[in-house]
Amino acid sequence: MTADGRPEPDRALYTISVAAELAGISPQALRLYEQRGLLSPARTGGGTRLYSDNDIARLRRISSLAEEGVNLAGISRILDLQEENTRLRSSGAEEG
DNA sequence: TTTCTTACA
DNA sequence: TGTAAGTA
Repeated sequence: MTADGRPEPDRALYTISVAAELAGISPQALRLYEQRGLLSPARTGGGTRLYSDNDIARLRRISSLAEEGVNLAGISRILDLQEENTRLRSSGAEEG
């Protein structure tokens, strides 16, 4: 059951308000994160942001890094590097 | 300067 | 949703 009352899609999607609740951040802060390139949530036809469970996990990471004193630019870098790291290990380190 | 909150359209 | 003003 989703916040909107829907049954349960293949993968849960949350509005900016729900995503902010789960991540413990303010909706406005979430929009700031997107402007800085920290995430790229999906959007409905009207333009409403839809955060997936994967985005929520990333948001928790962002807030965690911010707590450590890392600025948004640094967080974006760390997240990007961590993804590349996982990508290389999964696809083989020969490419690059 | 950068981040986050509050307020308006 | 997007932008502006104010704060620490």
